[in-house]
Amino acid sequence: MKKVRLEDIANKMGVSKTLVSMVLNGYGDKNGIKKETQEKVIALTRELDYKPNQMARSLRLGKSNTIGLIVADISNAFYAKMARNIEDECNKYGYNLIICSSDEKDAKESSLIRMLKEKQVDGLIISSTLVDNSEIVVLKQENYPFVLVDRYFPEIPDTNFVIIDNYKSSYKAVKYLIDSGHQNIAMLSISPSHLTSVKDRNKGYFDAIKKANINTDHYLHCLIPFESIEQSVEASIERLLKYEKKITAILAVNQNIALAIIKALKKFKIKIPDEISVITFDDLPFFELLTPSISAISQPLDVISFNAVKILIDEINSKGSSRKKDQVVIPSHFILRESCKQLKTKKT
Amino acid sequence: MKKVRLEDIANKMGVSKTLVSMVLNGYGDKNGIKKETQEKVIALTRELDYKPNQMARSLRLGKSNTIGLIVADISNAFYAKMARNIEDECNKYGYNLIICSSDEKDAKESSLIRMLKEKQVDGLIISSTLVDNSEIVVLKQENYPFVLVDRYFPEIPDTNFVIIDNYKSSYKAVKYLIDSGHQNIAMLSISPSHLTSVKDRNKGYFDAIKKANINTDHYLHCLIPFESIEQSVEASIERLLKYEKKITAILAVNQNIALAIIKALKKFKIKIPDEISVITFDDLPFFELLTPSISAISQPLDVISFNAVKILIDEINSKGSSRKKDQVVIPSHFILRESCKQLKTKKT
DNA sequence: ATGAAAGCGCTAACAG
DNA sequence: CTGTTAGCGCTTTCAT
Repeated sequence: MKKVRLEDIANKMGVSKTLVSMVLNGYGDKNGIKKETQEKVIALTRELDYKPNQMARSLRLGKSNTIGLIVADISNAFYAKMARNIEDECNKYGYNLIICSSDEKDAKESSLIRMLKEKQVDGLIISSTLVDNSEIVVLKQENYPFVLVDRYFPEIPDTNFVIIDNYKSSYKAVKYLIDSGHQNIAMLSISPSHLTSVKDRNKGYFDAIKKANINTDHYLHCLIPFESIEQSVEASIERLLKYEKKITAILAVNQNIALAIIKALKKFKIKIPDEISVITFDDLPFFELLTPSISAISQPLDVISFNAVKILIDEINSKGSSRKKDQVVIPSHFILRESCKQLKTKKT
Repeated sequence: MKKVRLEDIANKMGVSKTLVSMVLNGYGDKNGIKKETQEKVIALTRELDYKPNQMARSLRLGKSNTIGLIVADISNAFYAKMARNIEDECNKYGYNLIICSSDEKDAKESSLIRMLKEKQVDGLIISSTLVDNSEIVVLKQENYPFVLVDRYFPEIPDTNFVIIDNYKSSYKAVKYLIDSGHQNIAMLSISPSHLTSVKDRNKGYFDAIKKANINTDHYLHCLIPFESIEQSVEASIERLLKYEKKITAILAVNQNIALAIIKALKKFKIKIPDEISVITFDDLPFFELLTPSISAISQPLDVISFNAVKILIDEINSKGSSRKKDQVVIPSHFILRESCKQLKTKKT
């Protein structure tokens, strides 16, 4: 069964490709093509099950109606959920999505950006892991439509991004713990931590404990290498348990760290929240199912996705006319669950 | 900054596009082009940061080096993990991946298949939800490269598929419960259940309890509508708790059902495994973290993905020469955890 | 009311 | 050793 082309339809009807193309693209009336002819074209199209070659179409139009999404790892629940939301948003605008995982690797991300450009995607949504931001700078110079999500580059002005307020979210969570009477609060963060999301979360933590005049020992702030989360978290927890003062609360910088923390505490038979309270960034459906359920700082992924796609499409449509960039900061949502213990009545 | 094309390189060097094309595709030596010229081409290519337009290339070659993946929902942990594995496998062969979610909807899946064909993907990996399999039949007739994963169509002979042995996995899990002394074992399955994976799992359950001559009351086999898992599972659990005999074990047909079961049991304050033992299809990292941890029938997603991609690429490469189809059934892995209670010593 | 022809950027047969 | 030319399937200007 051969692929049917525009030309096949035209030949079979004894008309030109032009006519068929016009009709199929809805320009039939505009060009004054007889209703009758139009109907015949449509009918034949159905009959032969004609499928336009979008590749040829895109080449001609200089537009692929495809956008590229780069995240650290699509199998990560956070990004999977985000990707799904972005997929749906894109579809609404008639765009398709190519999703790629960078594994938090600079080189891989760069080559993905390159690959996606070669595939002629109309725009890019990137949760960038880049230390070396030159790739992004180039995108900007080329006026290539893109929007950053989750993480951004403060040193590159005038770029679109959509993020949550990491600093404030972190600060507020720690503040909550302090108000609950916790004095020795640890944070398990991630390394390398050039990512703005991580840096801002760290800063929120430090500022909150400094402001409250409680223990600010850097011993309490652990950096977990990205490549060995499970083992490193376990080691850190072990270290924290030996600390001179009793640590009563931990903030996890993301869900992967949280998972490892829960696992380690289970292993060391430390009870949450009786001995240690836990709060994590990113909410997962199952944090609610754990016993005890885990308090979380939830990112409204639907809102993030909605904005990211909207901005990108806008950028694509105004290509050339150097549009004013959008920088959206979305508030997160603190969900208090059973994993937080009140050491004293919360002050009002 | 204009996009640089093959022609720009050629003009700037005073040679033809052909020559440049040959060199860049590694046919320089074959066509006896001077080393010197070749080097100059490469150098200029770098200098101008030339990025080949893959769209044009694909159109010309009739090959996009892209494959399409259709799953029910990419935000579902099972499919997210699978997609990631498939992505990696594809990359190894130099292919890119377009991932789409069908939401278990016939119409959406059909239109996704159509869309991906229009985009000229070289092949398709589908976890199909179709009741009406005609779309697949057409693919087969057209000799379009595709492989089914997770679910297949027994009524369509000679198609590639990669699945786990659902029947045996289900049978064995239930058998384990029976051997542990359970007499009233419920199963929460999903509806509509035309999917082979679900049908086979159901059959394994029924055959196991029939064979053991224990309670085979169909009341114990609940069908949960796909659209309202959480509420329906809760209702089913409530119903099961009122059953004349005491139900001591539940098999969940997939992870979503399992999550809902755990949530419902938590709500009704039923202790796992003291009052009810639980086993689920599909393993999630966090099943291990729950207290108690949940026994699971784990699908080796890496093996599934590896096979699916390998077969598909093979199919693509032997296009035309109607290749013998692969039908791979992979054994699953039963992981016993704390959620299963021994009511009596297991017989040997 | 409809068609001819050019061209999007690339590759490959064929010519020199 | 290198260039000319045709063409992948589509859209669009310009004719008629």
